[in-house]
Amino acid sequence: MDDPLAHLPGYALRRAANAMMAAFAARLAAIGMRVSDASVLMLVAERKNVTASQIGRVLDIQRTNMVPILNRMEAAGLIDRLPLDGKSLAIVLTTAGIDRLTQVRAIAENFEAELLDRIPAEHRAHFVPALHALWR
Amino acid sequence: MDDPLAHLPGYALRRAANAMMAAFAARLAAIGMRVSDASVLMLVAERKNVTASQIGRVLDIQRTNMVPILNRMEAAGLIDRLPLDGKSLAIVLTTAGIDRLTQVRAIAENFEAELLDRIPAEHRAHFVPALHALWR
DNA sequence: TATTGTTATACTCTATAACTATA
DNA sequence: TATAGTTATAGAGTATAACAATA
Repeated sequence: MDDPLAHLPGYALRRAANAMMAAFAARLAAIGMRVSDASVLMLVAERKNVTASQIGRVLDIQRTNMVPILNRMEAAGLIDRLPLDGKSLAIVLTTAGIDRLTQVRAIAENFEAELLDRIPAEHRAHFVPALHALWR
Repeated sequence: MDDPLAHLPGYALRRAANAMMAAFAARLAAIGMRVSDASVLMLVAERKNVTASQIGRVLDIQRTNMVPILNRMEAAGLIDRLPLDGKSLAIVLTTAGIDRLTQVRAIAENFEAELLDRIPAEHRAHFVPALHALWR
């Protein structure tokens, strides 16, 4: 049965995002990672001495929900929590974290390239600018 | 802090979809509706004697997860479940369901128009085609 | 006084397994 | 034999409230 809601931009946005997320999650699951783990890993790699609260503000994850993510990554030996002062902790990658980052980047770059490739050429350059207009 | 992942199409897709969904859910909450309720309501209006399984296949909701949605809508007096044969049930709108549909459509049409309006004119016509390429 | 990290908790959405009855 | 509807349950993401300690 065809979908009578498919023409609605918001509905199509949700369906496309859900399909994309499921596919990306499946690829990350192959190396035991979740999407949130991967985004934290990539962000920490780009920001020296970033705190959990700062990560949460950038990725739109409440700091209370950062705790289980960082606990899981610390338990996996991917990150350390180092005191910056008496209150804040710097999240830094361990050697294992840097190795894992290499894997995550390979998966992500591959995935993003394939995603863009699926968009017909005449629409491709308009995609990210349109999304940014809705979000940033 | 600026977001070093913002340039990634998949990441931007997720962030835009999340922002859009939160805004749409907030508007529907004003009339006591959830996003899934609203999409079911609009689909049922377009398809005569549709079953729960068919709704699930179109909207990508497993039939097991259709049960609480339809229970909630039935308890709210928005739908009836009428036997089609000994096995299947037709989901049909009640009078209250038709009234609620009018409200939902007003909210949805307003929301979708505002969403499109936020996209710069030169990107607008490319948006839904690009999303369809990723999903359908 | 605002912020950081944390615990506890609840709600929504989604996923799997299993069962009954009917096409 | 495949499908419809359902129950029970578990996982994952997300939300609020509250607290101690520090800037």
